[in-house]
Amino acid sequence: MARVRLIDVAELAGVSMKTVSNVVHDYPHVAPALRSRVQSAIDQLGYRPNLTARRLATGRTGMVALAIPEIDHPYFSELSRHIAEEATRRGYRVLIEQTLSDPTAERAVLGDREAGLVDGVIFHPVQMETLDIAKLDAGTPLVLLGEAAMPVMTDHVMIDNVQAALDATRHLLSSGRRRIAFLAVTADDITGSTSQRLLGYQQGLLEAGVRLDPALVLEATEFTAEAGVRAVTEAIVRGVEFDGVMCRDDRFAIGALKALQAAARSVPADVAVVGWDNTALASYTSPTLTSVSPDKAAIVVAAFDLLEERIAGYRGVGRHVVVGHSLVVRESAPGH
Amino acid sequence: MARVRLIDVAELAGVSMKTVSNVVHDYPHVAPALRSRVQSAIDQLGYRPNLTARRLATGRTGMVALAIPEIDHPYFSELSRHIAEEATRRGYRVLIEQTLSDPTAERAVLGDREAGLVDGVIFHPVQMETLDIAKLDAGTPLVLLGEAAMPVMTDHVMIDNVQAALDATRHLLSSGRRRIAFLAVTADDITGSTSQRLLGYQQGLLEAGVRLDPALVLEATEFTAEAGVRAVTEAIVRGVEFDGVMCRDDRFAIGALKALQAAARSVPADVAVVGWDNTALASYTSPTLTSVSPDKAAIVVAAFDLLEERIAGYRGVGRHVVVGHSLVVRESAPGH
DNA sequence: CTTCCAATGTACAGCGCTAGAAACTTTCCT
DNA sequence: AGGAAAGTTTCTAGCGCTGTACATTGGAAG
Repeated sequence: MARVRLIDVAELAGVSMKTVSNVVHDYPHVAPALRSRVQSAIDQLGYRPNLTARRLATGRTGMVALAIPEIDHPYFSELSRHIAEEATRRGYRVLIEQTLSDPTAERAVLGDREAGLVDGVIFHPVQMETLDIAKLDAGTPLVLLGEAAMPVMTDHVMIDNVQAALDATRHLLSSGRRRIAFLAVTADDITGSTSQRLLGYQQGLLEAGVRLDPALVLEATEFTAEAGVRAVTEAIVRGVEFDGVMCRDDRFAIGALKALQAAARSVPADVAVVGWDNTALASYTSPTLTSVSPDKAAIVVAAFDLLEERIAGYRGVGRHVVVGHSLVVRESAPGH
Repeated sequence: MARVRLIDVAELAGVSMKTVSNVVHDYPHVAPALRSRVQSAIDQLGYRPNLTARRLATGRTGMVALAIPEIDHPYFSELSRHIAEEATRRGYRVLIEQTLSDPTAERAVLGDREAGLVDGVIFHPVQMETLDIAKLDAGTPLVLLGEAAMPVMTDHVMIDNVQAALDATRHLLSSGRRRIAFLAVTADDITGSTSQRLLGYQQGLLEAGVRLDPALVLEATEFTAEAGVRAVTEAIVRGVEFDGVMCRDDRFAIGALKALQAAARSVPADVAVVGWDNTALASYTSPTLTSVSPDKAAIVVAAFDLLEERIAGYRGVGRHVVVGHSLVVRESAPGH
């Protein structure tokens, strides 16, 4: 069966296309009798407006692209859920663009790929830097997430990573920990998130009068739980002593828990562990994980607010919105 | 700046729109000199084809919708990743449709929502039943995932749940377990997955000559780790004895591990635990989780194969493809 | 020196819908 | 009753691109 078009309905109902369109759009000035006649023609034919055609005519697509490195990373999948729900609430659909942290894919997000396809893009870059983005930004409304890049003209939503790391470090210090490891820095991490978290960690130690020990800043090969296990295990083998671990994300924290368990160190009695992102994983572990919790719902709302202003025509300089965070205290690093 | 259109490029290059279009599409019969002249006009103007317009003209959207209950459920987020990668490989983009297991949202997926928007839909229903889907299917190519529904005319990809549950049960039996609990049935579960897994479990016990004990089929209020904790804890409190737990998904298995740990039962020494889905969670727990592993990559490939045949015009009866599964053995239920 | 054909380029009619202007009706007021 | 205002419906020009039908050209073949 061929698709039913507006004009088919119009012919059946004996009216013009515009009148059918008015009925479809609930335009107020349609006589009740006509309205019901048109409506029954719509029902009879099973008419569904062709959204692509509507888009071409209106110029609005009703879609936003969400470009993230990995859809199955717990943080991003939870963020995606918020995005999907907020998008539905605001009448958008979500196109997923998985970059896998690949520079080419990231560039493509901003380049030709979204031409006329979406009304806006929410993008969490990993590899692209500020200048790259500024150069490629093609005019499609864009909101950046995370800390990797912040071009002057582009809107941006983030949490205060330094402050959050400071909060977490103070929490560990306040429970009496003094030898706190940082898990972990990686060689190719240019995102800036890690260095900000490291900064907050160092700041916390300094303000408590604790000497910084480079041996406590662990190195990992990649962002996985397994790499976290290896980093902590090696530190233990090397004889590094520590009574707390501040992790840059929950998966590292899970690695830390595993490594400590394997080394027969008790958590939190011997070593306290703090994660980051407060993903569902944090409540799945035993002991459950104390974790820095970025306000994901607020991130998403702020991102959509900025995006919709851009879509509505705002052309000014980039706004940089900092949303809240908290520390969710669980078993791995209880209060003192 | 207004968008650059095909006709703008054509005017600058002094050729027809169609010639520009031919250059854009790498149509072979364009003279090299002309081609480079057009190309430089494209570059000079920064022309990007408007995909919406192309869609309207060609009738193909290059998009598929993925309709799943929860994007942040580990199984679905891992599945989504496979979908996103396979879609990229085949030249599609993915529109995410989160149903939250809501019947209205599920109905909307098949009804008006995707009209002309996507070339096909990959849908994992939870609430909709066979007849519902058959009634609403509007002609957009559709592939169903999971066990909830299988209308005669609709393509469908699944694993052999009964066999997989049988495999898992045999594994537990072969390591000497005889009192194996099933975690869990829920009141409102109409998906059929659970009952098939339960069937395989029972079949495994019967063929080993183990008497079925209804007390071992636990009940949970919902599909969460917490509900799993409660179900297992209550069983222990009721004095139900068991030395194995066969879980319908990994999150229940995590609940089981937590409940057993709280009750000072050792895993796997006292109780062996098998999960289902083999999500990343299975390697995050301690002990790590033995888990039934549906071949997610194969599911996705099969789904796209079927979908593309439908897109290409196949109109026959539904094909029902069963893809492989395996049991990934880890610490929670080691081999004998 | 025609004839034919392949290679190359152009013209233009849609794809299905929207939205503003124009046309026609009815209602209301004086 | 006359006319303006308000309400209702039609007409139609696009939105930007594609694909078909057709025009043109330069050789190769007969």
